[in-house]
Amino acid sequence: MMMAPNAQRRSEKSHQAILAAAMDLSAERGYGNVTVEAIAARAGVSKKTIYRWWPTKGAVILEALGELAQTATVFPDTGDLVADLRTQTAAVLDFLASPRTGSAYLGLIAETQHDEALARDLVEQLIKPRVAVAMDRLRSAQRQGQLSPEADLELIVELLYGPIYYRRLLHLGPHTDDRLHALIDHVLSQWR
Amino acid sequence: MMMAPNAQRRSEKSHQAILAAAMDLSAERGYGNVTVEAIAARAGVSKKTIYRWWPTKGAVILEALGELAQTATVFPDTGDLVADLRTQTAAVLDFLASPRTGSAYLGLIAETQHDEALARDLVEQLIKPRVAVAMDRLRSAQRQGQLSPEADLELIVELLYGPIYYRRLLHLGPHTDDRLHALIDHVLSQWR
Amino acid sequence: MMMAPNAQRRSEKSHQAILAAAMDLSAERGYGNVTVEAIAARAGVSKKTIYRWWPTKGAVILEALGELAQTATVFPDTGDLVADLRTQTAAVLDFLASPRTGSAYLGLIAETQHDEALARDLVEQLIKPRVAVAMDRLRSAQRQGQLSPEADLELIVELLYGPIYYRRLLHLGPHTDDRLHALIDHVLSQWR
Amino acid sequence: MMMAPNAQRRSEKSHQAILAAAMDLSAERGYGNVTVEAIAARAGVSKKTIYRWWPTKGAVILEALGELAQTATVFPDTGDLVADLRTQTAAVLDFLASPRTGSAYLGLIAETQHDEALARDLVEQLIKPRVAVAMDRLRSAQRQGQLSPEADLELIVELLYGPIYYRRLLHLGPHTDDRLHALIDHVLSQWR
DNA sequence: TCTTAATCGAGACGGTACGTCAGGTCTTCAA
DNA sequence: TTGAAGACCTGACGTACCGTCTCGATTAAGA
Repeated sequence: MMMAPNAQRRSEKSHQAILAAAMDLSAERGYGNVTVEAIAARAGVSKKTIYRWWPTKGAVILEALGELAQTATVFPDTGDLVADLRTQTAAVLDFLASPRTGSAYLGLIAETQHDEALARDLVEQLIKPRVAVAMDRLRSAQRQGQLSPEADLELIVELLYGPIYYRRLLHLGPHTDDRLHALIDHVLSQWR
Repeated sequence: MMMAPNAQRRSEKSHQAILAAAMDLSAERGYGNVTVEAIAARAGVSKKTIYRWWPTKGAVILEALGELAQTATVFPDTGDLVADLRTQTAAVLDFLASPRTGSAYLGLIAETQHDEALARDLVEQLIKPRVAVAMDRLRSAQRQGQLSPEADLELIVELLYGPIYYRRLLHLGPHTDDRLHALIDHVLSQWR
Repeated sequence: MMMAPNAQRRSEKSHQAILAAAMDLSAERGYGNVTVEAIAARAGVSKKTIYRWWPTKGAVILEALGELAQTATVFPDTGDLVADLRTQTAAVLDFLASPRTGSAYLGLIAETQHDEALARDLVEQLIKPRVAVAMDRLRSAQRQGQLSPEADLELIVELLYGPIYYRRLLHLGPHTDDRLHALIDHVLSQWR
Repeated sequence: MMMAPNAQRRSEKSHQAILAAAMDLSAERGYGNVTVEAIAARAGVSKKTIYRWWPTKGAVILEALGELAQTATVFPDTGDLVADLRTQTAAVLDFLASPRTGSAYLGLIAETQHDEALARDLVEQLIKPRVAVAMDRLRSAQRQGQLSPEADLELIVELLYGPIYYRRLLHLGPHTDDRLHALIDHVLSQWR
């Protein structure tokens, strides 16, 4: 069996240092004020090493966020749909509100507005997997009879997450727990 | 009574040329690739003249968008709430999808994620007035009995516009008319 | 009469600061270790300002050297050709040996070996004028009968300066006064 | 008695490929635009292999030139000093004018202006041996009575080669045969 | 003939400097 | 007093090479 003839492999130490530096800087000064130059300096790495593995600073942040998002926004399945939705939307809210992840994530979304390649990667790597998980949970609820078989699952997802992003992006302040519960109740009302 | 005889006041010609150039460039290359330098060149104006009247390129775009948004997203009041919501949300969708306004608007929102002053201006000048108009229309529908007095108007606004922004920002494609109608129906269902 | 409509003019202060910084750095670390970046930093000037007015660091050094060379290697005319040649060749020797000018000049000549444009400028601005002055002095000596009318003036110039450059470039050590005088005597011997 | 285990394992194939690549690239793009990176790529060799055997690219070129110079500028001894000088100086002229060797040699001399170690090697390996050969030939001419015993041989060497280098370095064009003959005649005139 | 250690290709790495671009400030001159 | 022109300092961009450094893979002794 053929192996790549190989040579020196990617330095895992540098790799992690870069992701950490990117998130740190993003938390400190906000995504828009992060530069590749600063990430390199903070990570003790040369700019070339960053450009060797990522095309733009956005791609670095995307990878760093990917790791964090996975653990930060797991979708529980306790059997109680409403409770699980409350847990999960609250986690999303925290993720968006946290100075560490929120600024980076929003900045990243901003960047995708004028970087098609980054947009594609964001959707494929971050958005779609998470939407799929949510759809799975809703489908499971349908099977358990907590949700009508006619429920428009896609619409439910939009109705749940749309308002959360909306308030955050337009600087309207995050939902309180009460508002979040009201939101969930209303969205599910028709199909419970 | 004497007026100061001298004093060329602000040149309205330059003012308009700058706003037009800003929107043109934004349409052509996307908000993120627009520079004050390019706006100045396109408008036949010196950079100084731009910086004299606006603090950042975002502020220029904000003013330019303000004019367009006002005319592009009027909220009709025909007496039929559902029809009016369909008209208006479709207009918002168009505004967000149009290459001329959508890219500029999204880019602007992006910029506000790391520019507090701009965020404030965006909210005060663009968002709040439009939200207020929507609330007014809903209140009027309440008075006419098309909407229950217990309806949570703020929640309705979030549920209507949140998903529209959400799909646009996360590159999930715009709503079709059908989906839009389904969205409106679902949002109003409880309180009709 | 039309003047250029103009705008802010070139800053003479920056201009001189750049030339001085270039010569200082060249003296300190040798031509080859001078960078545009360092010149800019030393002169308290942006790189852009250097690139606005000169194409390469070589061009900066050339201009700086031009000023110095003019005053450092004047060709006297006391009426005594041999005495004048001794004075002038000694001055050239000093110019080539001085840490301030020699390193820069030699480095510049080096650079012209792979920069045609710079080579042209060097020849036109530095070499030819100085050769012309030497030829003038020799012609004047011919008129005064100190040199035969058949003397090959061009050859004399080559024979005088060639060896001086040769020893310097090939690191063979500078001429002593005695060797310099022997050189001059031999070169003139045939046509005195 | 122990011998150093050493084991001469240097790859002669790589060695020659590097020297050839260095000269080729120097001919193609000029010494100053040659990089170790490019030599390695052209020679199909890793950079490490070059740095293992030479300290700088100048050292590579020096070795490559050394081989060529030896064969290209032999000093004949036909018994006729003037004829031999004409032959040899013409060969030197060709060596300096050839795109293959001239650019590399001049670039190398240039480099020695800010690399002392390289300067030492250049003088020891290239210059001095060749000067010694010339001195030998002149001494032989003295013994045969073609040159006065008082002749200043060192001065003669400087006077012959100085002008050739001088014209080449300062981009004044090479000597024609006539000028070269005139140069030789004049240099020898006093001591024939 | 089989180790075994130097050398090889490949190329990642931390760096320095490159030459360019845009930002935002400042100066000059014309209207 | 504005405005157009554009020079200026700043700082980041993305690239090219530098010289150092691991990696297996190759190879030519000497045991």
